[in-house]
Amino acid sequence: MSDLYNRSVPLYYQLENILRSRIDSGEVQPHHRLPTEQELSQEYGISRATVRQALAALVSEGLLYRKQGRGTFVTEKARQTRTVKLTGFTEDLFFQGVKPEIRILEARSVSAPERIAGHLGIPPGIEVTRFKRVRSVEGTALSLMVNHLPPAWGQRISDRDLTQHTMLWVLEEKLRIPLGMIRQSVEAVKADAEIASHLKASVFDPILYIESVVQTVEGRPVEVADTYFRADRYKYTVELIRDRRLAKPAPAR
Amino acid sequence: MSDLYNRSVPLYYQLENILRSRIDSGEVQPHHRLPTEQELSQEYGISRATVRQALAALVSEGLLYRKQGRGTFVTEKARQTRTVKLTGFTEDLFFQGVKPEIRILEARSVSAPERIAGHLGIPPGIEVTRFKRVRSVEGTALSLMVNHLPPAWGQRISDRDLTQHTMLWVLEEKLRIPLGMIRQSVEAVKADAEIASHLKASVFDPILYIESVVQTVEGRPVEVADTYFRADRYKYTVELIRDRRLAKPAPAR
DNA sequence: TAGTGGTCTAGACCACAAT
DNA sequence: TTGTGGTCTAGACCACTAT
Repeated sequence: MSDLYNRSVPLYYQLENILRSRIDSGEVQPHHRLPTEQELSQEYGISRATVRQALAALVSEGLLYRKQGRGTFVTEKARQTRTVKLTGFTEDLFFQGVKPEIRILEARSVSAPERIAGHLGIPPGIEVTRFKRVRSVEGTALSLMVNHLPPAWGQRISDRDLTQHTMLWVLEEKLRIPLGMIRQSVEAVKADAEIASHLKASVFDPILYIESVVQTVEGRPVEVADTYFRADRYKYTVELIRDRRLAKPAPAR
Repeated sequence: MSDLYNRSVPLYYQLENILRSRIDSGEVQPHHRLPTEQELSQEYGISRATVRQALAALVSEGLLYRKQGRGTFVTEKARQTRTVKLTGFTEDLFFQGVKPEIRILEARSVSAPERIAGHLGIPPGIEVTRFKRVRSVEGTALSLMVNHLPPAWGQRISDRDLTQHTMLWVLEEKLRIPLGMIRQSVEAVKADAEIASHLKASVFDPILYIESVVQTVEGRPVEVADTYFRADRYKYTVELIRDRRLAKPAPAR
């Protein structure tokens, strides 16, 4: 019927986007059945394997679920808030319609503390580049960010980069580093004097502390980011999607 | 060469496990190249499409990365700590070799507070089942857990279930509910009197608070879990894996 | 029994990287 | 030029669900 034409974009990806927008627009409601694989295959003039590739991506995003013998359905969640995944923290805010202002407190070379060196896979004491920034929204301080990265990369980053963009944007788009996994650990801590002063909080106020280790696709550490959030103005959210894989080999329950 | 035989388990899944164990055992080191798709296809007597399905799963797990024209490689991360994904929080601890003791403080029906009702998609004031538990490790209180779920399910859960298993285990294995997405939000809060007394902490001590909304594959809310961790004894970790998808349609930068 | 998704095959051509 | 992964096709058979 309505074939996919743009051959510079993979067919499965075009279909993904079509189905995504059908879902976003509400044309297909939660719990409603999608056309079958065969129908989609015929409607768009592509093979069933290609249809399956598109559907698999949407399932792993949590937009669709499938039942063998029944069909493919839209998740209830599909129309709710869509969380952003693995983008800069700042994007979370952008998506809420606020524009954070970023002020740079420090950008210099320091000798790597043990924890940083450990994460970066370098000997302690080696020089690394450290950035300290404060992010504010509507004039109120929200978070203190401390980034450590190897000087080879750190020296190629300008102050302007870091007031205009997130560190993740700079790493990917300016330095062209293909990023892979980010490991984050989240803790509740008490504000110390430095954090309290930067965030205009009181000492001993609860602070949400996030340590992020950013890696390349190859798994090589690129950066360690320590972020301190005022607990009253930020919460960290994640969506975890279950791996619905059958056929476990040896159930060690 | 060495064919895959067990036809009750999908071929791609068997290959996944073989490759996983090759990586775990250190037989294939980080950054080393894996056999090509064609070689794997011949070695195990399966088609290239099936090989690709297995490799794709390992890539999405962060164990492998692929470069067009170069090959498939093992991630550095592959040999590091493997984080558990989307299991009960208790599993995190089990994997660290500790056995938590769980004590039930309360298991009864209450009228749903607004926040809970909102998450569960029911009118406020409706009866829901509430469980309160304290989890301790080696005699020291670690966390306070408060679970709310619709009575239809809550009443089928015994005290014994909840001292022996995680709530997620009970939902999946006992109640046989296929779980899909879990949305968690993490905050730093101050301990109030109740939390402080249960966790043997001081009022105003920092507490890591996690609100989890558990859903079925269909996206229907099943449970809201509020967990309060002593900040000095727990941190929350996640691994986010970048969607390495090219061919963005309209870059709205 | 008919219809759905789940698995699998044996090809083909392309884009990219190394030589 | 060769070899790699990326995309795509046109089938086949199976497992599960509904009727």
